[in-house]
Amino acid sequence: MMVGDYLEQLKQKRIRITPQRLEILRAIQEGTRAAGHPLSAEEILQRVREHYPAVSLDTVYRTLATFVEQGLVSQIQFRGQCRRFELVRKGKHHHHLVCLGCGKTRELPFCPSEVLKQAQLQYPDFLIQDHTFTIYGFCSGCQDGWGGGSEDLCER
Amino acid sequence: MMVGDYLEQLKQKRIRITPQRLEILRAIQEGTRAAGHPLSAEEILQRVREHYPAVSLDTVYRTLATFVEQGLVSQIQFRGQCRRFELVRKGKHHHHLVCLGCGKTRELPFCPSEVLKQAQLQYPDFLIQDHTFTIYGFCSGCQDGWGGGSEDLCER
DNA sequence: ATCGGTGCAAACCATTTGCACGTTA
DNA sequence: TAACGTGCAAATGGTTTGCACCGAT
Repeated sequence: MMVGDYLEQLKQKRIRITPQRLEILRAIQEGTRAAGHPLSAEEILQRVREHYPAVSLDTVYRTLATFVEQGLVSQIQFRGQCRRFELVRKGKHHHHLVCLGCGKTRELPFCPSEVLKQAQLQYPDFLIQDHTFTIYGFCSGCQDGWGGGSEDLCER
Repeated sequence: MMVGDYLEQLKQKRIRITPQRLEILRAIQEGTRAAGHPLSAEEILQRVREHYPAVSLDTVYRTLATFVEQGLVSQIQFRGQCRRFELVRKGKHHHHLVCLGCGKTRELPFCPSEVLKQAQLQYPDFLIQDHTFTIYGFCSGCQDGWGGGSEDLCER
């Protein structure tokens, strides 16, 4: 689960390795942990710039697009917020529980597989590719009278 | 399930009734049927203008915001696309199956309630408010070599 | 050396907002 | 007539793109 693993994948997929891309991988990895939720492009940029100030937001977006395409990174969009990105860990497909107060997320390791089966039964001709499932609510810190303080999720 | 029902709700909720709002309700109702998927603000505008050309997109957005707030309309955002809106039918909570080819949707009348229960067990302190569930894939018409032809979902 | 990646600046597009005027209750 | 809703125009904000240069392979 280190950047090295992803580096390997890049090599295998003939994606050029640049310092920017390495920093972006690192930023997502470390940042996701620190922030408690998948990161926005802007958040990733901040973290990248701590080590490599000259990187531009365009590069972050372009790199993320590449990584998503290649399956290294997954993107999600909670409600009206901006997109957020996290590293794909092989075999660790998961969903999210999102706090509407502070924006932190928790991972749900289980899938609505029953419902997927039912859907397939009801629409047998439909070729299922993918699905999303997200639960919204308030974490313990955000339940009492605006206690949690809502952090701006697509920063500013 | 006529516009009249929603009109009643508007009255009860002390929301002013204007010709624009009536047209917007009608547009969503008729348009959703015709299009086969929830409508974008722009699509709603087109339909409203067929009967009432002077309406502006701002009004559509503002009205939708009000309707969503009041629970007459629900909004969803499939993947990166723009928001889409549909009328709320009381007691008819549902999810969607979205075709990645043509953008048409089908309703899934069942909920991933098992997973909701599991989530509550795993995070007992989390106050669940809401959830989303969406399945993506290809409908029968869109499975063979790009047969379906992808309609642009947030028009242009 | 070649092809792809990058920074910059400008474009894009869905959505929101300030303001003055018109309408509903 | 007092809110409230509306149209217009301009702003916003996340994201994308064209172009010329630069760096990885």
